[in-house]
Amino acid sequence: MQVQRSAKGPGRPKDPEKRAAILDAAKRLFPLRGFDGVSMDAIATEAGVSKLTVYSHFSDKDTLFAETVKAKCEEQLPESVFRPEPGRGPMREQLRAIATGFHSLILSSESVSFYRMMAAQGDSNGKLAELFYAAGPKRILEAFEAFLTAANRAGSLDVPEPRRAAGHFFCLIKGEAHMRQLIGCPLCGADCEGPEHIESVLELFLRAYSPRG
Amino acid sequence: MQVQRSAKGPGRPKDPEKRAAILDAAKRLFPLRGFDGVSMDAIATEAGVSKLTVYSHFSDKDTLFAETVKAKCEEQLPESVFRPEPGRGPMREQLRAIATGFHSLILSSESVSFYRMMAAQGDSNGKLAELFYAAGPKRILEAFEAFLTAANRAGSLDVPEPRRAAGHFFCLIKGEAHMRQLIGCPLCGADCEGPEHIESVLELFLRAYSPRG
DNA sequence: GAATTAAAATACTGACCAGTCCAGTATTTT
DNA sequence: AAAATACTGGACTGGTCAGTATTTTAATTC
Repeated sequence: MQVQRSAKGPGRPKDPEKRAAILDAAKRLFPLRGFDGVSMDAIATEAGVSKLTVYSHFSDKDTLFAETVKAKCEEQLPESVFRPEPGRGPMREQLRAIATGFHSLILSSESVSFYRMMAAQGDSNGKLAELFYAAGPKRILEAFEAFLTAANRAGSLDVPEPRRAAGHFFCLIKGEAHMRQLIGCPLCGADCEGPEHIESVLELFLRAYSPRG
Repeated sequence: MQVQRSAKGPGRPKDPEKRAAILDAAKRLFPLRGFDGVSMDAIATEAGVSKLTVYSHFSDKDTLFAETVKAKCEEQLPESVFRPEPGRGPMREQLRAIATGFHSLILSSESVSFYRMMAAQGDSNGKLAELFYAAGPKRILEAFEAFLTAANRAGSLDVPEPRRAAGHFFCLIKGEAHMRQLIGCPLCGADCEGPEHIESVLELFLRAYSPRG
């Protein structure tokens, strides 16, 4: 139980680069094959490190998995997906920019793999799931909620419940495509997804939330 | 390779009840713990059958899994979720009935477990995923599309693209809750889900697709 | 009754894996 | 220099699991 070794003390200090390499390997492998699909040996090999070193940095597999999820969550979202600045250009343009950004983010193979991994773990880790939700979806939602609130105040939209409307918007953008990717069902082509989908969502959203006049 | 033994022939015939018992056990266990989380021994025990009997009915684990998914898909949807009969009562009422039915269906623990299992298998089984999609979501979507088309013709709604609108509707009803359940993130309570959510979706949907007058 | 096949019970094979142990080497502090 | 710790490589333990083999018993057809 070396509680805190990083500070000081006799003997050779743990190499933080090794830790990073292990975490990197785990971040690569876990989403790819899931918790059960990745052995500690595989992670050690991928990290270019002996298995015992893995165990010296992370007490067991569950801990490593939890740390991996945490790390992934922390590095998530460069914060720059969009900024709540209503007033720049017409509302439809702004919403389109947000929508396309979110759409490509959520359908990226990296994101899909991660969601898949979390789903596979399922109910066994409520804490981790909450952490992920707070670091990912929740942050985006809150940012967009702020955007909607501002737009509402500016009179460019009529959104009585911004939080709810934000949820609706992102659910619409995700559409069927996200779930299909999750379960490995090939998309039906450009028909049900892509630009037309986004345009359709924008139309729906604006019809519902444009100021009545 | 007993291609077709059911017909006739010497020897003791396979007991179809055993097969059913095995399939039942698999239908219970696979969604609960996922493909990797269930051993063939566990299925045999749950079915009250020896492991070899399992192998005599299903050549290997993948086959059993595939048959399980198929069976689950076939018994899905009592077809009675809703009927496309616009004209009975106000549109909002009809939509509410459809929405609440779908909402409780999609958030049932059984449905969530099944989705989770499919997601966990991920990309390894495109065929199965397609099967599931065709048997589940697609059927509901098409039924609702028919409903919308009829409503559109009757003038009670203005829906230029019924298929797309149907997709939007169900995505909205699913909302964030479904994904949260999938990854095991506890819901935030009656706030973000439940009746208010449905009412909000109805409001949004009707605002967008009510005939402009 | 004889041949044939299903099913049970049990044991086995081969592989994989989490986690540990060990012997030797490298690196750091005292 | 000595003590302490990290790291490596490999071997090992204890366990699980998919799939196979054997033997025995039961059901069904000819």
